[in-house]
Amino acid sequence: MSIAEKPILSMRQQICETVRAEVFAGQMTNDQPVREQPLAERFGVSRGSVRDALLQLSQEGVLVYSPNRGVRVSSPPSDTEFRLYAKLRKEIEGHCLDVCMDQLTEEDDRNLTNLLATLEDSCRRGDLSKITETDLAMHRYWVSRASTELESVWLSITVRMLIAYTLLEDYMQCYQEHAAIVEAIVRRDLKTAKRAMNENIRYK
Amino acid sequence: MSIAEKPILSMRQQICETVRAEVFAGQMTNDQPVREQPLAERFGVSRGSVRDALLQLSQEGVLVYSPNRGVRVSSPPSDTEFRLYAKLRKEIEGHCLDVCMDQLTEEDDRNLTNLLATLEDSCRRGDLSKITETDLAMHRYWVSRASTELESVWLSITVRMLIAYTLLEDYMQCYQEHAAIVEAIVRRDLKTAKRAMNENIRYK
DNA sequence: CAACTTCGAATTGTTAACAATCAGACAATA
DNA sequence: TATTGTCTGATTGTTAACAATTCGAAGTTG
Repeated sequence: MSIAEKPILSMRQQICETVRAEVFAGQMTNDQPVREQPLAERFGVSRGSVRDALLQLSQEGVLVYSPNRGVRVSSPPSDTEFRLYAKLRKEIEGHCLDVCMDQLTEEDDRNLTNLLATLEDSCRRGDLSKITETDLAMHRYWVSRASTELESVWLSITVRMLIAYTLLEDYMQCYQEHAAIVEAIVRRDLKTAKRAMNENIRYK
Repeated sequence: MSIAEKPILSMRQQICETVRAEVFAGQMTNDQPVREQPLAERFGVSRGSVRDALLQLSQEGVLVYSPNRGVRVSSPPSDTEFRLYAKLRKEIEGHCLDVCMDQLTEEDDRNLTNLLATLEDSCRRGDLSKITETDLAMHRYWVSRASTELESVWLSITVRMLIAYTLLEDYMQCYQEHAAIVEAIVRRDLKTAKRAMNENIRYK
């Protein structure tokens, strides 16, 4: 994404992105409360903005909220729920590929290729939190290109799956799978792209 | 639900429920902004609580939020998105019936039967906003019994479908369909309940 | 007359102080 | 000992004032 069109994220969005990434990086253990005051000091803002962000992350499913008791990191879903989420994700992402495939530009191709390069690097280094972040960003890319409405639904499903992201057995396989998706997208080969995407979103 | 266990809704939840119902009742036209101050005065609270509620409704998909410009009622989804939402809803509600069928109590049966009676009355009177409200409450019932996590995902999908709820062709058919679902549930007949539910969640 | 600039009212964004609530420690009691 | 009640510090919930931003209505200029 070029600098000129980089959107200026609101304070709330910044906090959301940061905290969400840290949850996926495992830097926040579940069942341990996430306090407002420390986060406010860290970001140099007041509790109000932090509250907004934590509320949004609760709606997303990254955190769970208890009245008068604050928020904590969500627990992983059960196996049956995980499988349901995987199924829903496949249908949403398949729909999004249908919609956006024809309207992708060469810049989109470049952005996806760059994300793929970042993913490859992260996989080689074995940087799990960066892998998760980039994986999320790639899938999010074609979803957001199709529909911002769907993006919100998709995110709330996907974050619940990622809470369960403990360990990959094979980093390079993760890269290979995404390479196959991106390659098919760049060729505008819808059928192959969808098949590759379906294989990547696996049951546990 | 007995009085003893009726949960005391937080201010935010109260505002959410009320505004959401009014959006579905068509009392708020889309593309017209929803202002914070009037709502705050109406509920007798400060803007902060209203902000929280509007933010939550934006996450849900009932409202759309623009930075520095407030929120407005969402626009109906496209036909293809509507069909996708319907598909996702069927899978979620089917899963929820699977999960909760065995653990429903006689009190649940009574609650569902009461909701059905309310729906019948609303359909006879042709009170569209009440029909929508009760319809939502019934489906929500078995979803919430299965999983509060899924309830949140389900709601964000379902509200987007209901934004498109303009007119039913036949009120009593709506009642009949729900009667079939509840009857099967009370008999703990999973297969019939799921089939009836699938028929009720129709494409446009 | 069309395009641009400036200004101000309306609205949202942010903050800090205050109120309400909760969890845990500790003491009193049967 | 197990239970209950009470206190206290920590945390969230709410509020009202202030800051920043938007948008439209004027006015200005070519």
